[in-house]
Amino acid sequence: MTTSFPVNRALEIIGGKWRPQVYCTLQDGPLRFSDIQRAIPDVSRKVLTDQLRELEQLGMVRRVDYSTEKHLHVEYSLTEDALGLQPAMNALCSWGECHDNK
Amino acid sequence: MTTSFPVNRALEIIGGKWRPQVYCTLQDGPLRFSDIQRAIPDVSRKVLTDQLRELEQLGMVRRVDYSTEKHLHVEYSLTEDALGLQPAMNALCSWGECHDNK
DNA sequence: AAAAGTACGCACATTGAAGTAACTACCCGA
DNA sequence: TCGGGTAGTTACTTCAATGTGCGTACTTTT
Repeated sequence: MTTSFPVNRALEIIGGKWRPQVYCTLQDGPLRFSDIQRAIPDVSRKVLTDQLRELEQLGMVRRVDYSTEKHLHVEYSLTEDALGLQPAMNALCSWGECHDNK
Repeated sequence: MTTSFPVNRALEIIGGKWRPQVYCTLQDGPLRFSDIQRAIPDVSRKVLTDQLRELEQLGMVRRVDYSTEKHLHVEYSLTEDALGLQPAMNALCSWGECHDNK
């Protein structure tokens, strides 16, 4: 269905309104759901969970549940596959920084 | 409105369903409208013109009209700003190629 | 004379991503 | 017991992106 442009596979991951932020936020290491929310204040819980689930499905995000009987505790991190996108992300970022004007 | 993630500026350009294809198609040099259509068969005329207009507004695409009294002739090409995205695009492409599986 | 190519514009319909608001269920500290 | 923290789910709505189908105007080819 999607044409054979390989770039589309990458844009499935970092495309969309919130995924780049989610990606950047998780680049620094595993975080809890509420930490991600604090880092991206404008995203709603529902949309954030949706995005995390989809990224998990795509094999880009790992969800680990450390909950005990006492406490809820879930951590999200990027997979190795996802970390492979870092050079591309950095290239996009530096382009964006160079085009700060306007 | 959009947060200060510089990556978002780049994704404004190459985000969306058709923009990466348009970008890749124009990377090889200026093309006519109908050439772009042939390169991206599934895009409708309307959507393609919309995308080209928007990319022009964003300063990423240059539209040059070579029409004479006799012939319609319009060519589209990437601007220098847009060509600055090539390293990022290549990084995205090579990631996509490595993740061919599935 | 008719078909097909070039490059669109316009009105409308559809779809999917995102947003809103409420609810669950458990725990902790004051 | 009241407010706040953890991590969600469910139902519904909205809106921007995309798609469909038509018309325009002018050309060359058959």
